[in-house]
Amino acid sequence: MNVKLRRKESPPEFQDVVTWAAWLYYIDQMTQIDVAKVLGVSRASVVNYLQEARDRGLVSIQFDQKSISETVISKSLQEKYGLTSCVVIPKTVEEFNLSERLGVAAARVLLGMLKSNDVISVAWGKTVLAAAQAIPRSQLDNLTVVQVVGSFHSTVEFSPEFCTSVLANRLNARCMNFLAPAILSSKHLKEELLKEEVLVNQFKTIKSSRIIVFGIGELDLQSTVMRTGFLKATERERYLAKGAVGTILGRMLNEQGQQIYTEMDDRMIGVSLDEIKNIPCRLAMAGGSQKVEVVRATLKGQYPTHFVTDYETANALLS
Amino acid sequence: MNVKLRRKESPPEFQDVVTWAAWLYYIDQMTQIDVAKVLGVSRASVVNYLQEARDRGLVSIQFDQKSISETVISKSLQEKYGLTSCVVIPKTVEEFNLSERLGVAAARVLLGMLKSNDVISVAWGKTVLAAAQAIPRSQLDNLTVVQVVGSFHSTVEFSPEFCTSVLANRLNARCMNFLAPAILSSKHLKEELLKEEVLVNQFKTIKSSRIIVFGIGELDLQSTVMRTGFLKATERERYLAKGAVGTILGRMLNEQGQQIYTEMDDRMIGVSLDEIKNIPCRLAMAGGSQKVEVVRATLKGQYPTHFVTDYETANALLS
DNA sequence: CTTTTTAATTGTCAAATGTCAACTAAATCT
DNA sequence: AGATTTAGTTGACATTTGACAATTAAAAAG
Repeated sequence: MNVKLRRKESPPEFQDVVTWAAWLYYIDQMTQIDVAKVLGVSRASVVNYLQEARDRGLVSIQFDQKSISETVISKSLQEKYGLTSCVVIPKTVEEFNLSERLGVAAARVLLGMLKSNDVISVAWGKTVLAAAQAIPRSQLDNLTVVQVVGSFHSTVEFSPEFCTSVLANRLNARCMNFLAPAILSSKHLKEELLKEEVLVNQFKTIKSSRIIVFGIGELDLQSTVMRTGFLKATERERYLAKGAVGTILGRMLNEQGQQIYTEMDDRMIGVSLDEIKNIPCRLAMAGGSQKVEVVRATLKGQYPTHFVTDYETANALLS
Repeated sequence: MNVKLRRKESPPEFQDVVTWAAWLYYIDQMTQIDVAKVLGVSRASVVNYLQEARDRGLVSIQFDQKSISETVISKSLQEKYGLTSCVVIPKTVEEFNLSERLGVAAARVLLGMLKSNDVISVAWGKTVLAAAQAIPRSQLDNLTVVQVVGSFHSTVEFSPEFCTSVLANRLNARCMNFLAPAILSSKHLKEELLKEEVLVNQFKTIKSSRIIVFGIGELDLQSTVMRTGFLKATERERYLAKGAVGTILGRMLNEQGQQIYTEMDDRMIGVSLDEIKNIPCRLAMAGGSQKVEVVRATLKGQYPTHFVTDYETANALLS
């Protein structure tokens, strides 16, 4: 009787089987039936092995960056807003989880621009988290991921710390979390805190980063900034009264993409929008009809150099 | 009535459709049916678009180099013969065209070690040609491919010139063909020819290359060297008498992997086996029961630093 | 303007694939 | 040692996919 060995007993041999299954299937283009025959297991097991191979990143699909950023609509956006690169993902049948899809696309763009020794500033948001989670494990070394917006308590599943940590983890990067709340109770306290060495360092690192990654938020009552409690209703009114149409990196901007200040900004720890323009590669991602206005403002403000959106938003931006 | 545009009329839009189909299918993991719905075409067309996307290299499958060169058997071979890297492709049901399979594997190994500005020396053979043909188009620049074994007339579909040209073409590399026959009628003529500047240059380039790619040939009557007429029956006898077990780079070697000389070597234009050892990366590929002896000799002679073979040959080499 | 040629698209069907619940055997517990 | 848990494997079924011949429409020729 052929006694099957269990995985735990035979890690190296099992690795081999998974590797071979993947090779025979993906490289030699054999059918799963033939692979099963060769390896002497059932076809269903081959399915499992292949799944494992994909999960472990043994095989992965490469998508040509050039093609996806050279569709007619991408090029139109690039031209209209002076972007270095723009990826427009195609529309789907239903809402098919837009954030996640944008995240996947952004992850690929990010991976394409990463180099060893890079310092990457990361903001937060649903799409930013999706991007972080979609980053394939890579073998670049000496990467640093820096949290660019201060922390705050929230009930939602994503927070600045979490976005940063997930990305750092997936990239095998050093992780510099922001050791301070985003918003304080007084201008005085903020100024005191800013003198702390950890924060001085944090800002130094942020300013030295080669890449910054951020989402774009609207100011609707159901928007992320409102639901997370980052922005209070009264603060929101105050910004709206001054013409704010949305937010990036915790800062507010008007239709023209200029930063708008209220008293709240005096108590907020973080970079100003002008400061990030010194970072060479600025990757923004956003989509959805409710964001069109603020996305347009963001692009007008020339904050991103690289931009990821979906077909429908792109169309709205062009009309 | 929705009038369909034909491809020729709409190159950019058509490109977009192919790109989108590929993105929706491979990245968003939608089914072909859903992709068809979104794009408003039949599913059969989606199949065609995806085919085109693969052909154009828009999507490609990445296989983790590390995993495939870290199977138990690969590591055994690496250790036994002091190889830098060794890829052992799994066995299949039937003969499934071993040369082609080895070629595909070797192409991946080669691609993994290529860098911009590289100079690559290329020998010839069925497997070498298969490797050349399996190289995916890449965006490295300033590559040079040099033919390392002289030319000769043959009826088979592969020749040194052809192997070199195909590889150069696929890599978008400069191609330096060998402007002389491999074997001349007299030692005198060979020596005269060697003084020609084109040949001096050729050898200079070969010696400066960072990578050399070659197959390993046996000396059976049905072997490549015999069938192509590279080696005549009488010459073969002469080499066999001196203990030759096979050939690499047009030169003969004995069981210990030492080069064997006959009068024919005096008339042959080409590098000696000692000379290639100065090339840092030496990629050999071979498999099949009839080659075990000469492969063992080649490995003993430490000619390759990187080696690609199949499971059954690997097993024979280890026993 | 009609016919012919050429190229892309589509419908159909067999083959390949993913899913999942049932099953088996090793590991752990009692 | 026997019972229980856990992890991997398998068979059966529904869905998805690839192949190819038939079809359609544009382009070229007459």
